[in-house]
Amino acid sequence: MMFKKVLIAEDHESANISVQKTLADLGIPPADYVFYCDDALTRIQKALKNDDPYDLLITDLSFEEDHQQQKISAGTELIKAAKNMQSDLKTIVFSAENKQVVIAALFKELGINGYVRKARNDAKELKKAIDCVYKNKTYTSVDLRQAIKDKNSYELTDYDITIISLLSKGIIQKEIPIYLQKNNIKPSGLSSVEKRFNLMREVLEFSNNEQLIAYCKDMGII
Amino acid sequence: MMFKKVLIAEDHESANISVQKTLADLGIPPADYVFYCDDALTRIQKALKNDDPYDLLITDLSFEEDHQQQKISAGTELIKAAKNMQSDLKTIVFSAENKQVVIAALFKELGINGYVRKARNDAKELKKAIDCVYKNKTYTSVDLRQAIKDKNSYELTDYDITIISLLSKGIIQKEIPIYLQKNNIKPSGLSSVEKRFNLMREVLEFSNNEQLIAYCKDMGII
DNA sequence: GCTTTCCTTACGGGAAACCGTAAGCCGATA
DNA sequence: TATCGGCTTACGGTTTCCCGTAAGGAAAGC
Repeated sequence: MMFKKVLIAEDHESANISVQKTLADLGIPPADYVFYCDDALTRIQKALKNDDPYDLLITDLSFEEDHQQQKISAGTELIKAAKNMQSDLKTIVFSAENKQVVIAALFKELGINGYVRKARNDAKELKKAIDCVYKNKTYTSVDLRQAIKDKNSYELTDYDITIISLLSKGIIQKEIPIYLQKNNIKPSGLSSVEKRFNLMREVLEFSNNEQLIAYCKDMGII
Repeated sequence: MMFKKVLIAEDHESANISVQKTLADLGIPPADYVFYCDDALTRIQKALKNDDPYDLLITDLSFEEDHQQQKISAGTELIKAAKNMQSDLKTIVFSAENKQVVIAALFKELGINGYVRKARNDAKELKKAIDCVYKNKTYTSVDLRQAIKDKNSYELTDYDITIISLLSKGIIQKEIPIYLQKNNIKPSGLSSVEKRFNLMREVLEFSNNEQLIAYCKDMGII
């Protein structure tokens, strides 16, 4: 009738507690919970060995580093490793991440089944998400759905992101060609770089590169 | 023996739930909880009127805006207003903020009694904090790290942040003086603006303004 | 009163960025 | 092969930015 064996990976104790409670509210048996990605992966592996695999993984994205050395320190890596181990594992990400690009990538590149943002009604959202995912649908929090739709924006190419990154790291524009040539990225001419920035500013209706950098930071592009 | 009447102000439902549970673990009667600052203030006022004031306020710092128009939209303002209404109200802040300067200001300027950062052992920390505050001591979670913070001992002034903001919004440098004059911000001369940017780049060892913008975005300054 | 000092601003030369034009390169097609 | 079209680059002129210098201007001190 519902998920039976759930694993929670979340470093914040308080968040971990409330996810446990949310699962309990749904009548799901007490879930296993861990505070480190490495532990999560170990659990998944053990469960597979014992022929009693997890039905669902609920994980955060950012895990804070502390004295405990960990191999895996990010939710994305955990998901990747977990799916690699058990490809049919359902996954819901429960995170404060708010950047559409990043979240879209989770669905597209990692094949997650649901995303719930830590926000006002996150507990209710999480319940809905679990329900949806159980029914083999994907779920995205309501406050994000619109944002993704709104994103009719111009799509930056890898090349664009590369040169924007260089600029944001302090490489001045006229020296960008040097770095492009070193990495065999073409076009590498200064003129091409200039034109590319010009096009980006024009399309996004920005008046300077600083605004472009700010935009990319907000969108999680860089 | 312990706090009797506690109010929780926290917009994230999940965080709210876990604070409630933490209080329950301590044998504190079910606390009132609200998701908006305005509601919190109303509750405090009503409790005072009924001669049954709150013993403790546990509040977040950042509250997300939504469709509901609110007068108070930040934890700091809530605390200020609450203390103004009931000066002996004990206050514990429960937030993800980890900039020491900001937290120090909470103790110094708002007279809060405890600070617990949303982090790995936050539920345990919160229990300790409640215990400490009940015994009329103040509490700060040991956890506060300032790894990146310490490196930039140089603090950006309000003026700095203003002109950086303008730049990131697409105002080109030579037009910044116009905006400064309109808002009666001095110095407003282009030369002063230039010098200020120059100083910031020098101190932070940046080579262009794009890098400065990226830095400020990462730090949450803008 | 008059310095002294600090802050602000104006100015100017040089560097970088901006932007249009035109030339060069290369693959595709007839 | 020759021609075309698209992409890349080189080259200038203009604007903006960068940065040192020096001139104003206000407050503090003698």
